[in-house]
Amino acid sequence: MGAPRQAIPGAAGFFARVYAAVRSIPRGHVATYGQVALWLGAPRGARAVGWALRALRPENEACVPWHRVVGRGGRISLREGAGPRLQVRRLRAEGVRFVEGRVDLGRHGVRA
DNA sequence: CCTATGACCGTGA
DNA sequence: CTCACGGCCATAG
Repeated sequence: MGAPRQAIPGAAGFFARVYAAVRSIPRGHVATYGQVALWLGAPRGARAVGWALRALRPENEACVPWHRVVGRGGRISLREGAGPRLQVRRLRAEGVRFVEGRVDLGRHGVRA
């Protein structure tokens, strides 16, 4: 395991493709990890997408709207630290509506 | 090439 | 509905 040495916006290969896909998510909208994986041509690579986002550092998180990526059903996948609350706060700031603690995908989910 | 880890997902109990 | 299991993928040693 272990965190990637350098996950940068200009990263090569998979990470870069994940970041590019996440940047394409419009403001006020969200996509699921599985959906992002699908865009990359890896229908089963949702977990790898999570890995790429986890690798984001404070320096580069600014150029990647990671908060627009949620788990299946609109659930927040972050579990520890200030992450979960920060993600919710940022989404609500973009006008994203939460229902029963989950993002209303019918209203804010990006369409395949 | 091996195993271990994780911001996942689908399925079945 | 929730929970546990197994499978997937990329990356680190």
